[in-house]
Amino acid sequence: MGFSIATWNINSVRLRIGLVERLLKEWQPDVLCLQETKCPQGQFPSAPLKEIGYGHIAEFGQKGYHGVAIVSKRPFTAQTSHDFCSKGDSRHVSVTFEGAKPIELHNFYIPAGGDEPDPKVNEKFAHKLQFLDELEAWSTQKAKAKGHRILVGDLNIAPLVHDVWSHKDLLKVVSHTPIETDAMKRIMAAGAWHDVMRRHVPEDQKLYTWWSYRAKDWNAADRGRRLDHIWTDAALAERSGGLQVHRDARGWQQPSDHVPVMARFDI
DNA sequence: ATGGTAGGAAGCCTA
Repeated sequence: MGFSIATWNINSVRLRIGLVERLLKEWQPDVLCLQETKCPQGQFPSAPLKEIGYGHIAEFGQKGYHGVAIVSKRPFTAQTSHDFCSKGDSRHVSVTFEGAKPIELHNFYIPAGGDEPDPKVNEKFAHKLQFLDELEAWSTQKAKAKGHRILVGDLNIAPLVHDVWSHKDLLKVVSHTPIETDAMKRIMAAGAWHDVMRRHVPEDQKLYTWWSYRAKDWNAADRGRRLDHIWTDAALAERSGGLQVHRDARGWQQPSDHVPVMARFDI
């Protein structure tokens, strides 16, 4: 049986619900995970998505900032959220797809971390590092669990040399500093997660999911970063049959600065 | 080296 999952930082789901519909019609993923919905809990625009076959929606939003949601053709159970850093932020939501082999799905929006990569002077960067520490401990526990698991989302870190347009120029830029990329390496070393995107695109090839709004011509400059990720347990990673990064979506009318990413699995 | 754009909320914060 096929199972496809997409992830997209939508940067306001109410403003861009038309783009969400367009993506769902075009790609028909079984599941779409959204981040930065910027939509208070209870105000998620579910109706147009239910009309096109996505009848199961887990929303976890708050006013103004952050916000995550899972939009699915398939039913799920056990919606939960873990409050990393105990701030009450809407940055994680999880559901389980039941079946012969249940699949636990986690959708994350990790703090961006501000501009200054120094936790002593920038509390937003300190928050990001604490979030990563807690994610490492949580992942260590996950690694002991049996069964399939998937983690997707805007992790706001581009870990590898070719996950950014210039490794040298971005070493001091939040999202690609050694302190962050080392933290992500520790999370991966916990053993729960495998990088599905890089199973399909070799590490010596550029791979981006985000281009700044501030560029004059994002496509010509092509100064992108891979901030969005799809991770799974080892067995599911072995069964991943395809990857798509929807670069064209960055050029849609009134776009998000992130593009959708989708992986397919044979389960 | 700097400032550039975008969204939400409400007259500034975050990305």
